[in-house]
Formats: sequence, structure tokens, C-alpha cells
Amino acid sequence: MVDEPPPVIWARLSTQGRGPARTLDHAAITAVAVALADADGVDAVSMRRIAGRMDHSAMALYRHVGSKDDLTELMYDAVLGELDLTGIPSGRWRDDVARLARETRRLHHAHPWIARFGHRPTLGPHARRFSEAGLACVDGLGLDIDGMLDLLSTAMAFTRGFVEQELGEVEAQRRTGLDFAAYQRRTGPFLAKLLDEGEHPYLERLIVEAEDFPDPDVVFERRLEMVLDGLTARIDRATDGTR
Amino acid sequence: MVDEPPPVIWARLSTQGRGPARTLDHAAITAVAVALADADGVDAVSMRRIAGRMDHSAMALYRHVGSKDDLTELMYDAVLGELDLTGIPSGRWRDDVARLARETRRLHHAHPWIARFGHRPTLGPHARRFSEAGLACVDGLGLDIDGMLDLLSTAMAFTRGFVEQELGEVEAQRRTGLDFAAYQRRTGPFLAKLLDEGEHPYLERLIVEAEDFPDPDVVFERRLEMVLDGLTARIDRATDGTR
DNA sequence: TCGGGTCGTTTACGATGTACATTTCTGGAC
DNA sequence: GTCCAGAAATGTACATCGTAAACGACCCGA
Repeated sequence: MVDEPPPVIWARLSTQGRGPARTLDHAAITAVAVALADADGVDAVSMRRIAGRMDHSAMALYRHVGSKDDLTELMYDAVLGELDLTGIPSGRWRDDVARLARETRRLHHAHPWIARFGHRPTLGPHARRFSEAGLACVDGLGLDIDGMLDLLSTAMAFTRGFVEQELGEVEAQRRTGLDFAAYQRRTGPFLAKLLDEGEHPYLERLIVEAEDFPDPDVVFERRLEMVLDGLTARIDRATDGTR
Repeated sequence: MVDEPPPVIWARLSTQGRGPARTLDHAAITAVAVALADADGVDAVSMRRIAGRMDHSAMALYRHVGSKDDLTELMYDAVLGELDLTGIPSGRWRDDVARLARETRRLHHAHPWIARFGHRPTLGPHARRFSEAGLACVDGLGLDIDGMLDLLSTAMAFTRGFVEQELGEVEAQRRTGLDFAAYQRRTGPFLAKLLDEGEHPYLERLIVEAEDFPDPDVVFERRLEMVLDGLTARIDRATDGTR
């Protein structure tokens, strides 16, 4: 009587039954989609284009992925598989969390489109592997599961936010075809006018006093250390309380 | 000889000159676009739909905004204008930064589409106001401008990342038309199977031990405190060095 | 007064996601 | 060995998208 809820994509990955031998599968489709997104940006990922690369019709894909939304979830999880988690957890939580953060950042740089989807936390195999590894890193520190989640999620939230700001630049560059120099040429006159008006003291200090081309890796490490210090404080507080 | 660089949108906001009296302007267009995005999601924002609401043709908008990309930048800055920055800076940096974080989060909840654009830092008036206020909060703590930027950017990166995770759920709900309960119904059987296999100890602990419906505001505050502790450590280190 | 620039419209093009109907193939039941 | 339910893939079609191009209506400064 009541509609069966359509199962989540991960429970629906098809298997061979009756019918013609399949010439497509979700993994291959996902791989092509990822390659397309990497090469030409997320807007270049269209069902027709994916199908074209695989010498199939667009509609053939729907036999395997359900919808484009499903496909993005598959793409996201596929790419999580590239995370290198060997040797995690090591027993040194701070090193581990830092490594997870660096790996996450590296992944976003390799696939700048990752953050462009709004997802529920996916239940894909690689996402699960990541969660398990992450929580293992912050286990045994005297925190309950909510506390552990606080540590991990805070570090990851910082990382996501940092990376997103970084990638705003990169993505805009690709989208508009304007590199940073061209952007500065475009921006320059307006910026000069703003500074002339003298209403933006901090903007002025940023231009005059700030380091000109800071190494983004160094900046990331420096700020990550701050966040990790915050986590340390939390752990200390929890352990003091029970000591 | 060489092409003039087309000026940045903020330098191009048109003023009345020769020609028919204008019946449109960028502010009105932006307002309608924001309203549309709020009501029906960012995918509902199309030039035709905006124009329709204003009883104009789609192409009329292009007299005022140049491109849809420009429009998103206008939308973003417009919405930044809703930030309440009264009384900032107060002289208590920690309170101020916390308030900026809360305000930012509030803004993202009011306009869940904000993070879906990848932007360069915009030069719009409200973005400038926000930067100035933010940096003012962390001035006078004995840090140079790069250090100040570290404090502010770290707190904001955390906030963005946190909010984005929160909103993944909300946006997916709107996009798919499935509320959380329906999602759980869909997910449930698969999740049960996973737990049965016993390969996901932490996933299991999350379900069994973690607080069931944590208040997101409380979680945010708790994690924000951790980040602010990290900033404090950084400030202390800087001041110790010079003392 | 009138020419040139501004505002808005109309028409058009090549995309997009995907619903629907159709054809082509095959594994398992008899 | 035969046959057919059902799966795989295709082709066609529709509504919608961003925006280029050509055009007429308007109005200010010369």
C-alpha cells in the first residue's frame, strides 16, 4: 500500500541479471565524470558529455545512476578514495588530525569542484572509511563520542573553510578565464580609488604591510596549528576534570 | 591598442545619462534575485524568472548586471549588508570575533545559497565594511597585519566550514524534497545492514552513544570556543615573545 | 533640431536534465 | 530446445537555461 522508500544509492548498485550484457557500470561512469570535472570544471559535467566519452547515449547512464544528483554523490565518494590514510591512527592524535587536514586540503586542490555540491553526509564506502579513521585518531583521549566528534569536526570544518576560500580564486579563474594578473589589472583602478578615499584603513594596511605573496601551504600550517592548540586545550580541560 | 580591462562590477554601476528613463536598476534586480533564491533555492534563480517578476524581458537585465556571474557577486554583497556590526569593535576581541562568527552563521542560515558560489573576495561595499570591522577587532593585540589576518581568517574559515556541513542537510532537503525522516527511512535498512557487518565500530558508537538530537547552536558555540582558545594561545605566544 | 547613446524587446541558438516509448538482447523456467 | 519476462541501451521530445544580435523607442547635449 504505502510506497517503498527508494533505497539509497549505495544499496542500489546494480548487479547483472537477465538481459543484454551490460556495457556500462556506475564506477566507469563516475570515473569519466570525475575526469571531466577535473579537466573542464564542474559545469562541464553533463550527462550527454559523459555519455559521449563512453560512446553511449545520454539516457543509457540513467540505467546506472538514477539521477545527476546521485552521480554527484558517487563522484564525491569516489574521490574520497584517493585519501591516503595509511598508518592512521598512529597513536599521536595531533599528528594524525593534522595529516587528515592536509590530506583533505590536497584532495580539494586536486578536485576543486568537490565543495560545490551541497551534500548530506554520504554513506559511501570511502566516506565511511574516512569517518572511521578520523574518529579512531581521537579515541582514547578521555573524551566521549560527542567530544571526539567535536575535535574531528572542528578541525575538518576549519579545513573546509580554508580550502574553500583558497579555491574561490582558482575556480573563478577557470570560470572567467582571467588569471590573477588580469584580475588585478581589472581591479587596480577601482582599488586605487578606494584607497584614495581613505575610508579603508585596514584594506590599506593589507596592501602596504602584509606579506605580498605568502606561501599558501605555510599559511595553512600556521592556522592549522592554532586550531590544534584549541583542541589541545579542550582535551586538557576534559582530563583535568577527571583527574 | 591593447584592450582596456573591463572594469570590475563595482566600478560599473551605471548612472542615468542620455536615453529613456530607466525602469530597472541593479539593486532592484539583486533584491528580486535574493528573494527568489531564499524562497526556491539557488537553482530557481534564472534571468527569465527574475525578469518575469519585474515585468520585464530577460535581456533587459543585462543592461544592468553584465552577466549572471556579476549578479551572483551582487547578491552576495547585498546579503552581507544584513550583518549586524553595531558596537564592533568593542575592545574585547574574543567577544567580537565570536559575534562575527555567529552573525556569519546566522546569515548563512537565512540565505543557504551563499556558499554555493565560488567567489574571489569581492570588493563590494558590504564586504569591505565587514573586513574593516573584522580586522579592527583583532587590532592592538601586539600582532602585525598578517597575524591579525590569521586570527580573523581562522575563525571565519571554521565558521564557513561548520555552516556548510550544517547546510548540506538543509539544501539537500530542499533539492530532493525529502525531509530528514524520509531520508532516514530511505537510509535505515542500508545502515542496519552496515552495522550488522560490524566493520564500523565508530559509526555504531555514533548511533548508540552520541546525543540524539544535539542543539546545533550549542554544538557551534562549543566548537567555536575551541577555536577561540586556539587564537588565544597564538596571541599569548606573540606577546610573551615581546615581553 | 537632430544625432548619438541608452533602455528595453524580440528573436534565435546551442546547451541542459530527463520523461517516455521503442528496440535489442539474454538467462532461466518449462 | 524453446520461449518470454525483464534488463540494457537508444531515439525522440520537451521545457528550460544563459546570452548574442538586431532592432525600435526614447531623451539629453550640442
